[in-house]
Amino acid sequence: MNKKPARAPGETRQRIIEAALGTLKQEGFAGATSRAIARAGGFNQALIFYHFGSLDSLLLAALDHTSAERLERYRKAVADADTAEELLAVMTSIHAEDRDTGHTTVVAQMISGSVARPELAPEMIARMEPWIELCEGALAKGLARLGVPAVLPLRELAYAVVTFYLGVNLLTHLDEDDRIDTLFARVQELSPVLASLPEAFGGGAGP
Amino acid sequence: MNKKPARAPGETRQRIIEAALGTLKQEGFAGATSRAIARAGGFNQALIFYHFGSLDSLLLAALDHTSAERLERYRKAVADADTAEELLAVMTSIHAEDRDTGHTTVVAQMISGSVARPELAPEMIARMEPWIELCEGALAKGLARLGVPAVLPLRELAYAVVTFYLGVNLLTHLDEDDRIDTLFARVQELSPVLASLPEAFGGGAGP
Amino acid sequence: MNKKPARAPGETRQRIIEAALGTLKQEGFAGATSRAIARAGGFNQALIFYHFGSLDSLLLAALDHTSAERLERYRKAVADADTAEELLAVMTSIHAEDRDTGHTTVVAQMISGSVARPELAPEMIARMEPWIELCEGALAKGLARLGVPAVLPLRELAYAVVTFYLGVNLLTHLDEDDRIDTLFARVQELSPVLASLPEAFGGGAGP
Amino acid sequence: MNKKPARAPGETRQRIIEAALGTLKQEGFAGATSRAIARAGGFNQALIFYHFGSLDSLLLAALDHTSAERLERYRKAVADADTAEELLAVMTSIHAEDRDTGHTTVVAQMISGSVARPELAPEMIARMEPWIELCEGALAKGLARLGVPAVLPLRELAYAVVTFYLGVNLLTHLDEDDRIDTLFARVQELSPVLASLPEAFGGGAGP
DNA sequence: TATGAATGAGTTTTCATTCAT
DNA sequence: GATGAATGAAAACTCATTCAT
Repeated sequence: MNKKPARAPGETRQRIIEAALGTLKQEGFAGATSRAIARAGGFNQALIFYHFGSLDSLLLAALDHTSAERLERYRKAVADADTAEELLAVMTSIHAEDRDTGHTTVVAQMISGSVARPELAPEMIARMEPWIELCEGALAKGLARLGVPAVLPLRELAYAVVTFYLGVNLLTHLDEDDRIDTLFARVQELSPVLASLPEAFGGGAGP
Repeated sequence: MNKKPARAPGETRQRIIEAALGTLKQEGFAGATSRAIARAGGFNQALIFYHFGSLDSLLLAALDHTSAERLERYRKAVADADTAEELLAVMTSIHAEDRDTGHTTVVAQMISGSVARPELAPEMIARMEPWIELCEGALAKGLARLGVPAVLPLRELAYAVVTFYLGVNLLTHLDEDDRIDTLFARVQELSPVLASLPEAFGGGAGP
Repeated sequence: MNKKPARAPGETRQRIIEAALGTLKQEGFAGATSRAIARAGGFNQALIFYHFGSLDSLLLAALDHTSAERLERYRKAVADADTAEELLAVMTSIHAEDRDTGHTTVVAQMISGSVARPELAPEMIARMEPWIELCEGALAKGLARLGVPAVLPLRELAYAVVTFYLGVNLLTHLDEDDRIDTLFARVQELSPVLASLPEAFGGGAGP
Repeated sequence: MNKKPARAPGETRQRIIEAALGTLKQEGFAGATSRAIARAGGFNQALIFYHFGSLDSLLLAALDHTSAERLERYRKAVADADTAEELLAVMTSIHAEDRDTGHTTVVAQMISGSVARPELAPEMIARMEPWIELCEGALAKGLARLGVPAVLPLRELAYAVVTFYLGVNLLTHLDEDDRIDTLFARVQELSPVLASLPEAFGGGAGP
């Protein structure tokens, strides 16, 4: 005689996480209140605390949820790409998708929100690490393919790339003229130049 | 019943703006409430509304305040720098200062806050413009000095630089290992390389 | 952290409505603030918004609450009264009660408050309608009993009566000398005159 | 070297009173705050307290201002009207004007506001008196003209008329269909009937 | 699991009023 | 006379969170 027709275990958690992500995307960190999330998902506010203990925990869980998914795809893309050109192409398309799904906004909002909620800061730092590593790997592979001697400080370069990526995320919602899209397009136009670089470095590299 | 015995005109406005900036830096956008700002500045909450009409207006006024000051200094630096190397050096030091004074955090917080408060979005877009222009000018000057042919899409490049800068600002408060500082340092190390570029381009530019 | 150990469902809503009515009576529309109501009822301010969403909604709900009850009784009185005299007598006594319970003040305050809060105006207009109808019916019945030919504009007459009634309500709280009571008493004294009217009209009416 | 070009004495008082009346009409009692009035009149809030000491005093002064003017005109109309018909006609037209200028709203708002602000109650009672007296005089004159024997309780009748008038005022702003206008028109249509009454009473009255 | 009810402290903003100039 | 600045209290409403059921 229960009204709600019994849910699969974990299903509710999932619903809550998705509502949290949706709210984070549309209302930002400051607008991602427990009420707003519950309203977005059509469930009771108290469920958030029952399942996650606190708003912060839910927010982190939601971030982890998208991030895990995205990270996996980026990793695969890096592994599959054979040339620097391909790498660039795949990255561009994944980013476009991330932007459209709002993933980018979620990341930027959580990071900026960690100023207001210092408890989140260490969590965010930890969550950045795998991305930096992924990026470092991609850079190593891409530069090797291009025949660039392995003398560059890859780790720092990776950090710079992630930093730029966060800037992109932060601007996404302001980006009326799709200037960031243009940016990516421009970089892709350079692909032929990149492709010709190995010669410039006087000899093939790669396996 | 004003206890405080008369102030110089504009002084209170200034006090409020400074309190707003301080709060924005330390508590972030979500923490920059009228109460928090009044507490930080040691004045009555109602003063914010008396002088600025709304929290949003105050926040924008505060942003304008720092930005005007910073923009001026960056402009001067760009104008004064004779070589690309110098330009880089000055930029690095100004950024270090901005980071220390918290200006960078203010900018990033206001932009990310504009997701939660959409009315702010157009204001932020407008406020980015002079920075993009400044950057475009600096790039034009720097690249000319380096003898790079003027074929690059400067405007887009400038947008990319500003984007990166925002990423930097966003990360500032998380940057436990001063990795961003390291980044800047590394770029500066490249100065000699840059200096040698004009030759590479086969012909002198600059004086 | 609810200290109060669970209440019957709807009970709290009821408590809030009663507190709202009490405050409306004693403090008027301008004094019926959420705080004042909460104080009067001894409950948390936030409960008002939890149960009714907004102050206006609560105020309307409160008005509906009294009105429904009163309307029912007036209707019954009209239906039960056999002569114009009886009708008058019953109306007088119900009004006396309404005045003592403060219902009259509530109505007048809500109507006058709808100047300051224009959103309330259409609600008030809608809520007047059943009263006008009731009044029209009573007039039709009463005049028929008196043998008055059915040529009078009953609808307009009903509106006039309701208007007068609102004037009465508005003055209730100022009515130091019970002049309105005297008014009703005087009208009742005229009953014998009314009773003799049918003859004046030259013949019986009614079945 | 004062910016404001020196005003005639009393002029400012007048401006404030007019602003208060305007606000009372459009925003109602609850909306007639010192800020709203100052905004409406384009002067400094503090002026209200300088000239009137308190909001309440200003509101009463404003009420007195319109009332004095209106009372004078009604008195004149009563004095000038020779027949009951004329009296009715003049009353109708003055009321139409009062409604259009908003005077009626001011009166109703002040009375209903005196629930929230009990200090105003005795003031309002006192201010009703001359109207009741005027009404009593008009009734005496009108009924005499009609040849009605002077046995009716005129004072009470006058109170009833004023009460009805307040109901009218209260409803003015809700009166979408101009039903009150229709009411007045209907009463005027009855004039010929009234004119024939003296005969009915079997003997001449009047001059 | 889930929820409706409840709460104290918070939010932005406005209140009437005062006072030095 | 007039004003800009200031203030404590209060306005409506929302916050994250808790708890009995």
